[in-house]
Amino acid sequence: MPELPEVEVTRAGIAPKLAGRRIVGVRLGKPLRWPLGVAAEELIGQVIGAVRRRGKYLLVDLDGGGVLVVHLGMSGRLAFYTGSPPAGPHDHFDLQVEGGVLRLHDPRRFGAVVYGASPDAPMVRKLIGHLGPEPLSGDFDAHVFHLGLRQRRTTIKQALMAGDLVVGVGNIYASEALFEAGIRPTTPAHRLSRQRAERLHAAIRRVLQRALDSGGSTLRDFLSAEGQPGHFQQEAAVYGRAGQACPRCGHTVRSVVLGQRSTFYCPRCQT
DNA sequence: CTATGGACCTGAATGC
DNA sequence: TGCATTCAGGTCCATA
Repeated sequence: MPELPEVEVTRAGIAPKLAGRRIVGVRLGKPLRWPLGVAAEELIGQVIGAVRRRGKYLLVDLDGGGVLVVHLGMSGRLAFYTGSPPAGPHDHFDLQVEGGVLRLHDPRRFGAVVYGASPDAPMVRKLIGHLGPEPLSGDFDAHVFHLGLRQRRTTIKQALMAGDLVVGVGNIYASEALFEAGIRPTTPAHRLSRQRAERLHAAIRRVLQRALDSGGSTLRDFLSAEGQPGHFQQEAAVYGRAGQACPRCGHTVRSVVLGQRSTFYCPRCQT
């Protein structure tokens, strides 16, 4: 479900509901990927500040100087509810504030909520310290990106998803960005010319921005914090479309497995 | 240090 | 209908 656009849509949805609110309770369901790392009582009474995003991680600042690092994994969904609706079997974390609750719903439990006593606590650094530049910020530089790709002895698609040359590009948008740039996903990363790296750099930004503008991908079950589905899926050119016609040239879209992830491309448009 | 495969977990879709 | 198999948005970690 969540790649960068979905996480950002979620962030924008919950931030205004949480800012300035005092934490009055915490409820833990089944274990997530990592333990919270702090006793729930330590959070109670703290006031929430900004809700930020780094790659696919959300960072909830607390007035005690700590931070809650939230990741949605594959199936996670965060939403703010007014009142205190009953928790379902897949609701594994509640952050209760005055008047409502921020709830993590995550059937597969690959997601996590981890507390760091400071923004550079060891666990926080482990999770986000190695991340590359934000694709939609000025930190994402085409030249640096190209230099990074040249060091990589793997496919361009896997290099994109590794998270240290650029963050936020997951399995869907990797295929989509490579399609838009006309680059075959199996191309060795270090073989990309400067021109093609620039095209890819621009395509990544366009694809993510477009998805963001559309409210996030709607693949399967994405819902924003307000419960609104995104509508990017209708615009997916190749992802999940093996055997169908390429929207650009009509050739049959193919799929291949790279790094154990399904990858889609048009063999005519992408070289 | 780099690249690869396994691991984590549940539900939906597909196939016999 | 019932049961087994495959696949799904992520990413850390052990292993070569």
